[in-house]
Amino acid sequence: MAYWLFKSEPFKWSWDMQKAKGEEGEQWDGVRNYQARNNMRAMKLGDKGFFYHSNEGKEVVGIVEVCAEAHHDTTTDDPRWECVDIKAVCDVPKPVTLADVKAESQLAEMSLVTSMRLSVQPVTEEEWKIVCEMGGLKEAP
DNA sequence: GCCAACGTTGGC
DNA sequence: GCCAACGTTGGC
Repeated sequence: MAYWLFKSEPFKWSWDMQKAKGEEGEQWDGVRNYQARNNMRAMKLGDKGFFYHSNEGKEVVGIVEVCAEAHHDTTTDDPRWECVDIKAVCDVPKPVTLADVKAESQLAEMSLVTSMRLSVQPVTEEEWKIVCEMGGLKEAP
């Protein structure tokens, strides 16, 4: 089981919109960055991820699960771009802000801090547990 | 709205 | 294959 972080500008695709999709999930399309795509290729069914709002909010607001492994991104004809499908699992009761992450010394190595602009990032198991705890989740999903 | 960081593109 | 120009992202 691996962990990830998905960034989205809430104006384009918000947590509420993701939740509205329910069990069906939605393809995480529009990624045009090789590193982010490679991360998605590495994802396995059932992997968990954080849903992060960039720009507006700048906080982790939800937990998602990979419900389809990497396949062609249907929003482009370019065969280079692939994406996974994700579905909402649960809210983060106390959204964890970027400032919170930066203030926590144990998270200094988190991609969110070190690779600010990467839109799909890997998260270590340790980071996963810490952020879940900070977010008010009793048990890390 | 500004600007720094960084990825991509294209000329050579 | 290098590197300058350019575009985009995202925090502030």
